[in-house]
Amino acid sequence: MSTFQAPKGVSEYFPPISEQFEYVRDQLLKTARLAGYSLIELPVFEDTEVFTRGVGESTDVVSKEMYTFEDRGGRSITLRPEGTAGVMRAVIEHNLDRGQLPVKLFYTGPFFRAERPQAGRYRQFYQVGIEAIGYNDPEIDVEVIAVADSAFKALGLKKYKLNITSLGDAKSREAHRKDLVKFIATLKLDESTIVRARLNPLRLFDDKRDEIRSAMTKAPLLLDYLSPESSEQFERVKALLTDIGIAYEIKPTMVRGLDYYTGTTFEFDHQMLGAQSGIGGGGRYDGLMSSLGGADVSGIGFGLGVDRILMACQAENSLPALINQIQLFIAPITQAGKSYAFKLLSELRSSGVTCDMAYGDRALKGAMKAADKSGAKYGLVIGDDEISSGKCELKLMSSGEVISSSLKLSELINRIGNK
RNA sequence: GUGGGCGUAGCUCAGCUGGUAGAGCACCCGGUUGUGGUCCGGGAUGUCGCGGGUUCGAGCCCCGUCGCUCACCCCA
Repeated sequence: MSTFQAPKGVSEYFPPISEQFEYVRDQLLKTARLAGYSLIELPVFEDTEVFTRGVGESTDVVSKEMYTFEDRGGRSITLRPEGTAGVMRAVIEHNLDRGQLPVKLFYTGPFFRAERPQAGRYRQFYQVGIEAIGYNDPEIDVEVIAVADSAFKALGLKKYKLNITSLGDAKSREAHRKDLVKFIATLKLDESTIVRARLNPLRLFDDKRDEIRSAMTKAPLLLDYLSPESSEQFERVKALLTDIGIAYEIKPTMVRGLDYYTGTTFEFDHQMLGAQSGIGGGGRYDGLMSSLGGADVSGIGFGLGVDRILMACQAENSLPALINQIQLFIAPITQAGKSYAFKLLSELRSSGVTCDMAYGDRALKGAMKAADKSGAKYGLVIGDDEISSGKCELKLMSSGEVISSSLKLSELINRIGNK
């Protein structure tokens, strides 16, 4: 008999790690809500053109990493490889940018890229992202960065770094690109690198080979080509970051994989991760809306990798030991005890107490063992004695101490409900 | 798409120069007619990834294949 395996390269979470995953994702969402962002829930697939036009044909993501297929109506559909293009599609479609600006949205869910998997890189992975649409304002740039940074801090992360740069406006980039292409033409490069450079000359700044790295140290930097407006914007962003105590490093050679980025651009890197160390990144995308057929409205946002952030938390051992702890676990004896316990659980749960019991026909020892394994705070035995007296012994599982030796069952909810 | 490493019990792995499988953890039962974690005793579990070849004999050697993994590339 053959069995099944999950498709290649997907991340799956089940207990106990799924508890950590949920905790990490919720922490990220909470931080976004704290800054006034609201949920936008979107499909995981879109018209392929949303991405080819939004993200850019020349990017690796679009040219070779998309899950694209034809649906039954002959439409070309693509599983979303990133979040921003879809959000912009929805903003345009539903005229969300017609009201008061900025529009501040957050999203979460799975994303898909058909890459070769490796540590921290999956074909289905999870992101939490936010988008602030409507103004090109340094304060908003910094707010977005700060949301990511405080989410990381809330998760107890320490060993990460923020890299920022500015890609300037279209004029700045054009002038720089011209000179950069000229410079690259003077280098001796192999075929595939030349192809890469033609698609996006900035890519060479990210090459890991020593000879190319050292050659590129003499290359012209985009930061030196910023227009006065772009330059001023970037200066204010840096000043504001300093004001609110966020450390950063300027990385003039930073390259992002999506074509829509303009102006302020940033990445968070974790030091204990491995080759795929980026835990989040984003930037301004001032031409994206109009290129998707919307108004000429600017925006900025980020995408955070939930899978990688979870790995970072594990590496730093920063997560609480007990997540979603069960309050009470009941070990029943005899069928009567079992029935009684079952009914009691129903009442406790109605009052918001997280609780569980031992099922099956286990001996008391086995039932207590189950209580232990559940990680519950309190343990309780229910048998004939408890039923006839209406009283029980409430036990603190961590120490074994009996908290109350004859607690009325009717008072159980009051006793542990708010503790 | 290109490289490297690895596939043995649920998990982590051992298995010598080829002689038809083992440990630890986890799980279940008992020692304690109704109180877990420690300790002691007992128990179940494997087509040794799959297919072929060499051999009297293959977990081990050879070929193929599938899968996993790490890295390049790229990125969350």
